[in-house]
Amino acid sequence: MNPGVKIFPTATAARAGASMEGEEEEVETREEHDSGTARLVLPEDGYEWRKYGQKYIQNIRKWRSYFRCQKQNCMAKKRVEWSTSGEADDVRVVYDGMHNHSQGPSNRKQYDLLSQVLRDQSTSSSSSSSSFPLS
DNA sequence: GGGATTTGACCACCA
DNA sequence: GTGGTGGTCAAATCC
Ligand SMILES: [Zn+2]
Repeated sequence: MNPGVKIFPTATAARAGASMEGEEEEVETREEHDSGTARLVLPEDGYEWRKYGQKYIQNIRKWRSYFRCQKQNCMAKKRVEWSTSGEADDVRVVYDGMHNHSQGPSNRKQYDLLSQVLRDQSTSSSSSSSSFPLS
């Protein structure tokens, strides 16, 4: 899909396969343990998403993760934004596109989320905002 | 082996 | 015409 050239910087290098940790800032969904600090509630809509990218947006100074629906006929995309400074857990979830398949089982969590979204759209209160612009 | 996830790089669009 | 951002893909890695 990528015509042109295929540069390969990491061709014969990087291997060792040992020690790769140190400082990783992954989107830990779920509360870690009883620590009273890790409270990142990833909005689980009940669908399966496959992460295909993660980048830092300078515009808002926040990290953005890109997810795509796993269904073939489904062109739905999910975009998750979160900040890493301090402890302000501001998780913003933006859904793009629509699903071609029915939403398996019912999810009461989504209802709760929808309620919140409808309640306040952009308030500074650790929450998730969802938006579905075009079809 | 398959599937999922990660990181980096390239590309397209806009100022 | 160049620079920059945002967005996507591709390869590699891990389970
Ligand atoms: Zn879907």
